[in-house]
Amino acid sequence: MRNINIKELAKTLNLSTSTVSRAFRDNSDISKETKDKILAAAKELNYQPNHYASNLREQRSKTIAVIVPELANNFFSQVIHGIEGVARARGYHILIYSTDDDYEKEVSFIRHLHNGRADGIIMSVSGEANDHNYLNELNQKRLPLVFFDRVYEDIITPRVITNDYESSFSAVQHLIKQGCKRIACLVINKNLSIGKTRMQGYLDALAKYDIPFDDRLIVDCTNSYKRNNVILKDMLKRLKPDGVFTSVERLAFATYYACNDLEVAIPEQVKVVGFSSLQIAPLLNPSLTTVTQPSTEIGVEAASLLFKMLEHPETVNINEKIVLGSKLVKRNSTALGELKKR
Amino acid sequence: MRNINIKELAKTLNLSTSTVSRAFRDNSDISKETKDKILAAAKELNYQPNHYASNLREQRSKTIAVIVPELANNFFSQVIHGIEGVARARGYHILIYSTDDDYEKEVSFIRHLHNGRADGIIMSVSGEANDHNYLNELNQKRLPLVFFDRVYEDIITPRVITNDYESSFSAVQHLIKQGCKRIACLVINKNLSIGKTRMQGYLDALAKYDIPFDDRLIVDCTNSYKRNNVILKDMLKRLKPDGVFTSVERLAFATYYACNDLEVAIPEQVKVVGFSSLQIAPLLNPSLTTVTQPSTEIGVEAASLLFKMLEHPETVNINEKIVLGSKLVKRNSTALGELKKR
DNA sequence: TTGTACGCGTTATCAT
DNA sequence: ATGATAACGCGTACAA
Repeated sequence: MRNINIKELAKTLNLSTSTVSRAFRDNSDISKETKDKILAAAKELNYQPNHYASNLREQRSKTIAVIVPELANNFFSQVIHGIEGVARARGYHILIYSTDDDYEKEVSFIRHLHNGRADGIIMSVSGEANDHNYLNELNQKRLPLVFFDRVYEDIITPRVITNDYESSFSAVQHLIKQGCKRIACLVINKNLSIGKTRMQGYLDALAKYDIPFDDRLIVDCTNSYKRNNVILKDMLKRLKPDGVFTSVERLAFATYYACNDLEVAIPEQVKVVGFSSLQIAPLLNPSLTTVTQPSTEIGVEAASLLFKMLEHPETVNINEKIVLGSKLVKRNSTALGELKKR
Repeated sequence: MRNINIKELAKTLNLSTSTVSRAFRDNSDISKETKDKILAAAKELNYQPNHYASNLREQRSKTIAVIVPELANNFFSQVIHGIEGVARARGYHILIYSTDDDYEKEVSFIRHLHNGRADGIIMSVSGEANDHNYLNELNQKRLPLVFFDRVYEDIITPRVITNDYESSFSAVQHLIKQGCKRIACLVINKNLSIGKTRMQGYLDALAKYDIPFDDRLIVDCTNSYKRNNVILKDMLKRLKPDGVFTSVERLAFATYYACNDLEVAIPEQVKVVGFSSLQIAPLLNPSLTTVTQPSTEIGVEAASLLFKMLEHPETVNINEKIVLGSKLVKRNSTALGELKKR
């Protein structure tokens, strides 16, 4: 049941625990000979230094926590993949937390991470928060934190985001150039910065082309597939948009389903463009025009930034903001007139 | 920088550390009055028992490790989501490891988890392993392990799988009933049990309908999109199958891309069915006929099984095998003749 | 009901 | 180069 510990290993070898311990640390004074002997015996007996004892002693866990709004989502799993690569290379472990966009959970996770379990946190915030000042407490205690993608504007900590404003602007501009005049903008949460930024790009693109703004065309959606389906079908019937811009992937899918239900043809009757990390967007019917974020790279950057904070805190500007570029990939969901053959 | 510890909190309250400690444990003798006082002060001062000290003391980590072949994959992220829910409810934390189908990494992860970092492991194995006897050592040391989906047949430990044989059988049978006579079977690794089982279903379905077996139609694919594209295009040209059965999701997508490249029409010229957890399979062009595994439920079952092993080891049969049912969902990629309108 | 004291397994300091 | 020992922060047996 119990693993062997350093004492037993030391006794077996007729050495002191300190010597054995040294064999596992890189910088210590120890003869190559004894070190080899110790490591061999350790392997033989399957000894590994107990992680909790080491951490207690060293006051750090070599573990980082990643908090995301949802797990079963291409974007977030790709980001996590990026984080994983960087962390693994440094021998760090990753704890995963999913908030399901629940603010209570977010607060609770953060609070509980302050017991030494993690050395730092990478987080994309939940959508519901109103008062996120609890994060400032966290900052005082200096548990390093990096935001990515969905951030709280009023919390000062490094962040990795994409050029959302420019991306939405050019996505909507693309719709306009394809002839759309009544463009709906679907968001999940108008109050979250990411919703606001993407919405602003939409508004400014309309303005630039002198397209009158109809605030009913800004549609606040939910995380429930069912409710979105009702909301969108209603919107499509009542407002008859000829273009739809979705600020998150899920809403593009919801739009497809709603259009199918109503037998509205994409792109002939409605053109659709959406933020999406779906790798098989070309295989959709019709293939989906996307704003594609560099998701894995976001993870890599966020993790690198966090490790910089952990290893050389003095070199990190607490206001650091890394902005990566998304790509607008034009496909058939925004094609002109007749449906082009793929 | 440092958090407050139990000693300081005790001093602040003019109490002993044991009394403070007791306030955080449920079963100990302590007056409600002092307990409340302590908890209030703890909240005030933001005290939390140090996780590593507790774990060192109690010899358990309240943490489970989840090892998967890849993260950016619908199936696995949905399973993790299922695990997460169960673990969270019990106050457990989750460490995530992605092997990228690399056997070395798998062994290394497992080995390193034996230092107390985790109380148990849930794993879907990598595809490359030949000698996985290293897991038996693990079993001797009794770190509880649950397999899901991709398992090693020769390692005795509880597992959660789906009825793969029946599913592939009926998927292939479906192709046959739709008129296919030359059905390709795409697998990633013939040696991995999951590949074998799914292949067996394929073979037996052919046999049942007296369809001659051509072993060139069993195609061993890779994890590289590019190489698969070459392999599949070559196969489509040379062998001219009229049906394709893919044992993993990625190969269904690869088949779509290859057919697009060659302008082979699905389903008119080739019908496609594949294992897939993609929630938007209906939106593909054409919509994809899938064998859909109950991914979240797999996670829930696997986690529940692991917790049973942790909490009541004596009640668990080490040979336990939970088999969940997948669903064959027929869509247009296997439709008859003319392409049906959706 | 509360306090004292020890040990969980390590690593760092100091001595040899 | 190696060994003895204290300390990391907590939980519990035992004493009061």
